[in-house]
Amino acid sequence: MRILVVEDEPTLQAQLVEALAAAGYVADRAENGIDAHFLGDGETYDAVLLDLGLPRMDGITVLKKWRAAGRTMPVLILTARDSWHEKVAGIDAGADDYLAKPFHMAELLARLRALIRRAGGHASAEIACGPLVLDTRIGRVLADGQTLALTGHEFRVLAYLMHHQGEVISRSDLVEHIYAQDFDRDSNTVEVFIARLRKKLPAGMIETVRGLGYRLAAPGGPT
Amino acid sequence: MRILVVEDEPTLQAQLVEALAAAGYVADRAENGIDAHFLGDGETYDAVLLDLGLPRMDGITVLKKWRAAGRTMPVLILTARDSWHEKVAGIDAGADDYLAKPFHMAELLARLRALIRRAGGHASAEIACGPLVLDTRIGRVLADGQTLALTGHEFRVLAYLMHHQGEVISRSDLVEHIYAQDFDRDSNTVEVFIARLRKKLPAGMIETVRGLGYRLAAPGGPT
DNA sequence: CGGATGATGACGCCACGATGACAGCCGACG
DNA sequence: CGTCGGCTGTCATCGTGGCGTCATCATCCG
Repeated sequence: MRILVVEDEPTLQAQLVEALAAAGYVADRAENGIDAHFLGDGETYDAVLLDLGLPRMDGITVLKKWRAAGRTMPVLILTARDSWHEKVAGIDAGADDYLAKPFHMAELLARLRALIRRAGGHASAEIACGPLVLDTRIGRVLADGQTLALTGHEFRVLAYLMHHQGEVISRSDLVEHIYAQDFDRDSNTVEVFIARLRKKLPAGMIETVRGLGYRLAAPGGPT
Repeated sequence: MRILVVEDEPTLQAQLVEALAAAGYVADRAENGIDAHFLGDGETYDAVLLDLGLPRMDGITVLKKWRAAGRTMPVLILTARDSWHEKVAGIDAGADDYLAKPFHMAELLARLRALIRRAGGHASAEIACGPLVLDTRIGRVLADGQTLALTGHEFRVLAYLMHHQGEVISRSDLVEHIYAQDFDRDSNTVEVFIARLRKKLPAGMIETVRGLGYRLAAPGGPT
């Protein structure tokens, strides 16, 4: 999962990015409204953390522009305590959730998980697929009750597939959701990670759809 | 564990810091409300001892400001005997416990242990993790019933890990909770102490999570 | 049968972490 | 007041895991 963090205060930004990394996400950063708008418009994110008080372009404006351009990724707004009018404005502008500063990192992560989960149409914090269970709260995948020992990128690939199980996911989709901003797309890294995952997973879970991409499904399960 | 001591009377402050050091804690000091507020807001403490009668800013005010800013560390208020109204005000302001002067150092330490324990969600004064048992009352760690001969810093590292067993603890977390205020963070001391601890502990208890930190867990324990 | 697409084993780089050695500091003790 | 020994922080070195690349092999389809 790839997150855009829009926050002009460097300390908080660093804390956010670190916490996201610890939770298994990849994060891009923006320090001002212009950059934020550009990234959110051009790149692909699974969610956005958006501070409202930004240099160069206000957060609300950025959000409105994204929505007007048809961008639908979940947006979680961060702002100062007690500014309920900002909350109203944010929700009017198309925010999906709202968190007042100061907040606990754990709460932010919980809300973020909920947003991403809902965007994928999942109700529970645990996403299952055949023998696999992804526990989004602790960032682990269990296969038949056993924790899988996955590296960071392996986990991200698998988590993305599990969030979109049954769908065919193209290589470029995976690259966009797994790597931060600047990454050389001309390589076969995705194939390599799929291969590494297959070795660690029960056989037959990752299906190849020739010419299109991959699909995760329980063997013998829903097509 | 790192404690903030807010006390303007020099003799008592020195006694407190000394007693804390003997119990295995590291302490920062503040002599007035302004400094206290600044430290408690910017640094990371596992608990605060807060005298109420302070120069420059009243203790209650300091506490209220911390709470309003989202700081949740346990605070133990110290004040003169029989001023029950201060006790009420302190608890309203978000204090976790209250101790009237004069007090016995042993009682203060006991209450402090209880606060820190509860903040970590532990019920008992003894915290176990596999073959290890941390007795917070006497500041010792037993491995299979044998007392481990640990130096001050080794003990602090291990105690912090035991209080947060199962969680991944980053290097910066450890530094913040083990060293007093001013410490050069650009060094590999943490790695060194982890290595020294590993030599004294049963094998496999401290797990390295690459890029994130360390995790303490009983081998073969909770997945 | 041949071309294209994907799979996979092997390799090597790089950064992070582990660890042994050492030297400064400080307190204990004579 | 001097010496000794135990803690600690620093450094240099070594080991290793993660990851991207490549070459080769398998497979599918026209």
